[in-house]
Order: sequence, then structure tokens, then C-alpha cells
Amino acid sequence: MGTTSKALSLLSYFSRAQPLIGLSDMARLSGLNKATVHRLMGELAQAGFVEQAGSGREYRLGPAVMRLAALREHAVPMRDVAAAVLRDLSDATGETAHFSLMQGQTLSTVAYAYSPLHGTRVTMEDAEVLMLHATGSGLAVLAYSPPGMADRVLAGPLAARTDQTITDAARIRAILDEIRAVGVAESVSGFEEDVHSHAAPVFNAEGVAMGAIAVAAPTARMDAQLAARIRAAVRTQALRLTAMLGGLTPPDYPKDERPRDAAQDDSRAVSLPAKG
Amino acid sequence: MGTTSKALSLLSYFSRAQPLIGLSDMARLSGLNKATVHRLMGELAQAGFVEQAGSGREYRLGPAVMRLAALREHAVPMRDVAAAVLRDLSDATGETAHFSLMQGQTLSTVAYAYSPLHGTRVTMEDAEVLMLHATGSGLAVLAYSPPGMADRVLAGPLAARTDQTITDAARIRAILDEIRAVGVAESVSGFEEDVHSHAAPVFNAEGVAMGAIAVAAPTARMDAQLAARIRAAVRTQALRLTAMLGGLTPPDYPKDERPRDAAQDDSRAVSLPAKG
DNA sequence: AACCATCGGTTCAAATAATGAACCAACCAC
DNA sequence: GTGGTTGGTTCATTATTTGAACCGATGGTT
Repeated sequence: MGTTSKALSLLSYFSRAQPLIGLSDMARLSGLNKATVHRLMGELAQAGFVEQAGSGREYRLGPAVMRLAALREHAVPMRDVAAAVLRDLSDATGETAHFSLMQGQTLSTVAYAYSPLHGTRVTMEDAEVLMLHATGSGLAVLAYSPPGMADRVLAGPLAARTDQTITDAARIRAILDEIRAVGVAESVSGFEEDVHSHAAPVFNAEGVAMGAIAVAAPTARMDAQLAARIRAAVRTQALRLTAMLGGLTPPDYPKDERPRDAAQDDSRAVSLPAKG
Repeated sequence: MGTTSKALSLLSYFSRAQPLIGLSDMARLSGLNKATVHRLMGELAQAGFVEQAGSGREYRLGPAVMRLAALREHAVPMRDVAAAVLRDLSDATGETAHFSLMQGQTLSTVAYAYSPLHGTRVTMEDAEVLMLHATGSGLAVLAYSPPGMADRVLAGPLAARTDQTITDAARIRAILDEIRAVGVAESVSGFEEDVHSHAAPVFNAEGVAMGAIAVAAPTARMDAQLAARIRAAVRTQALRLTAMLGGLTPPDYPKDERPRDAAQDDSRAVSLPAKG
């Protein structure tokens, strides 16, 4: 790993939960020597990527990222494009819609839209990181990533966010096959309790999944009818968003939703009917 | 300069005008060896800070900056805070208001607000870089930066954006003194033709200028009355924004707008009355 | 079709920058 | 005081970065 990668990796330790990180903490988190971290943070600070917070001498993300983000958004107005699609998607389903993008090894939320239809809804956080094996979006992306990708992720430790998170690699592999057969992924309470999400992949110009859009609904509200409506809508809108972002939906992506049995699995249901 | 700084400096060559940069171009722009640039861009790409655009193999800013920006904005909601202040400022003046922050050696626009009052208005670009010697905001910041700062900037080449840009270092030094006497900076057509801007510094917790807010109006609309209203408003709102961002307005900052002669300079007017 | 100037990308010995254990001084809780 | 922190520094050792030269491919010119 090059020095630059190390420096950039330091930035990834900042999160919503931990916006301020001290020198020693950063050294511990990254596993790098304190002197090394000090120098790297110094360089990052000089470039404005981090700054030292007023009171303590802890570091936080700096203003330079704001400038770069504005330029990125101007060059690739993904967020705006996605916002329009998400609005349609949440209108069509009456539930929360969100769009997440792969960045390195993680999936992070780019935009979301709520529906005013119900008083209760699934809420999202800006820039939330979604676990690949425990969310509908993550599974949708894994199903349509290069083979090595899923292998790498499933080889690593699979943390359980809830007691319904599936952490068995073999079972997940089977689920990925099922997703590929239908084009839509599903997760019930795998990431947050009482959240049932459906997701479909969004492809880049090479036909590889670069992210996913999803609809997240309270499990209490989910039934066969709503699920069918959501699957159809998320599928349609994913195709549309892929096109709008200049991506290419691969030829082997299922052409249209197949007829499904109305019967749902029990509460632990996560997979889609394997039916081919 | 460390390797990390070199890598980060590459990111600064992306701009609104040049969102896509090829390998050879980047090597030329940065003055680094092509092989070096290739490796650094590779590391930046791996971390998601840049990506290679679909068609050519040129680079552009990547999705990672979006995520970091969302976290930064969550930790330090400057943009939101500034947006409210700018709204008030543009309402009070009927003209375009904007807020810019120092990042390294340059001043870049963070947020702006338009007034619906007039059909013609000064328009802003996201993340625009403002020249320190040629804009009201830049002069306001220079006037309230550590002494070395102005020396460094004025020692370098002072480019003329328009034929009314002041490029004489001695003259600018005199103008900075005048700004310090009144607390508000002014620039007429120094950056864009037919734009008259007034600016006031925004201070950080150490009492050093970290940026400026400004009101930009078409020169055709500027008269003594409007100028007086703008000066008062930009001053008030700068004090307010400094407070809201946890900054400290230094004790020697002029307490209130002094009575001024109604007489304006001729068209080349840029300085404020030196009166002390 | 030959030519020339690009382009992005690669190679490898030489040069340079990164590294980390040990060491500060300052701060805080006890 | 004492012990365990903190952020920050030093410098000999080590490993990474560097850049001239070199690819093959592409695209325009003659």
C-alpha cells in the first residue's frame, strides 16, 4: 500500500458517529505509527482535507472536501438525477426510497426520498454506510459485481447487525443466485429491526453494478400486494436511473418481473423464490 | 513536499472549466513525471477520490468526495448556517450575496443567495475560486489575515482579470489599510466586468479572517444610497455569521460604520475613504 | 500508407522520502 | 506527587517514490 493510500485511508475513519478523532485514536484505528499518522494528518491538514478543531487538538474533516464535492456534483450530477428518480419511486410505493453507491469496499447512501403517505416511515441518514451482506442494496450490488467481489466480501467476517442478519456465506451465495434470477434483492430486518427492503442494482457504463436503489418499508406494513408493487417499481426505476447516469444494463439482467407465488416466507424470509 | 501532498495537489487541478483531465495533461499541469502522476492517480482512484470517465480514459473527481462532504457538513454545518445569513443579506440589499472561505492559498465560494428583486443580477458558480487581490472578498480577507499572508500574496504575480483589476502591490497595501479603517472592502469590476462588490471578513475562533461574505451588484445599479445600505448590511451580517460559526471578531475591528462623505470616486473607484 | 505526434501506461536502477522506537512536555485524575 | 494519558518530535534505518526511456495504440496529415 502506497503512502498516499494510507493517508487517504485515514479519512475513512471519520464518520457521523465519530466526527472528531485525536492523533492517538487515529493511530490506533489505522494501526499506523503515531509519528506516521502525525505527518500524514499534517499533510492532509495543509491541503484542507482535515483541520484541527478549535478547543482540543483533535482532527475533523476540512473544507477542501466541500469544494471538491461541489465540482464532482457539477461534473456528475448523480445526486440530482437520483433525486428525481427517488421521488417517483417513493411516490409509486408510498415508502422511503434511497440510492447508494459503491465506494471501494463499502456502499454508502447518496440520496433518499420520503413519502408523505404514511405517518410512520423508515428514515435515512446522509452518507450512511450500508453493509453489503445485510442490506437489500448490498445484496443487489454483490449479485451484479465481478465474481471476485462477492468472494472477497464473503471471505471476510460477516457481522450481524440484528439477530436476523444472515451471516452464513453459503446461504448468501445461494441468495445471490436467486437475486440474479429475478433482478431484485430483498432483506427483512437484516440491517435495522422491522425494516423490509427491496433493492435493484444500478449499473455503470461497463455493465457492472455501481450501486443500488431500494425501497424500505416497515415490516408491519409489508404484504404480498405492497411487495409486488415495490418490486415492480424499484426494478423499473433502477433501469431508468442506470440509463440516466449513462450506465449499461447487462443483457442477462432479467427482462421483466416474472409471475411469483403470492405466498411469502415466514418472518425470516430473505430470499426470493429460486424458481427458474 | 511529501508524496501525499503531491497526490492531493493533483485534485486541485479539477475545476468547473476542466472537470476531465487526462494523464499527460495532469503531468503537465502539476509538473510531475507522467509515471508519478499515473501511480498517484491510481491510488486516488482506488480510494474513490477520482475515477476514469467512461469514454476516454481521462480522470474526474470520484464519489468519495461526496461522502466526505456529507460528513463534513454534518459535523460543521457552515453551509446551512451561511445560507440563512446570505438569504437575509440578499433580502436586505436586493442583490446577490455570497460566502467564501480560505482554503490554503485560495478563496473559494461556499454558498450564495440571489434576490428576486431585480431581473438582472450577478450570478455565482459553485466552488468558484476568487482571486485575493481582485475581489472584495479577497481584499477583506487579506486585510484581516496575519501580516505574512498579504506579503506572500502581493509578492507573487498579480494577474489582471479585467482592465480594471488593480495589480500594483503598493496600491493594494494602501487599500488594505483603508479597509481596516472601515471594516468593509470594495471592488469595482476587478474580477468581472460591471460587477461592484462589497465584502466584510468572517473570523475564526482565533480572530483571523477565515473567509468573507459579500454583496455583488451590477455597476449600473450602484449609487451612493445602495452602497450605503449594502455596506451596513454586509457588515452586520458578517458579525452575525462570525458569531454563529463560533468565531471571534477581533477587538480592533471597527465598531460601527462611520459617517461617510456622500461623494463617490470616479469609475475607477475601488478604495474606501482613508479617513481615520 | 507511411509519417508524426499524441495518448495512457510500464519498467527499473537511483534517489529520496517514509518509517517507528524512543523520547518530550503538558495535562488530568487520584 | 504519581501514573497514565495526550499531542508532538527526533533520527538512523528502511522501503518507497521517482523519472528517463520505452511500449503499443490511436488519430490526424501528407
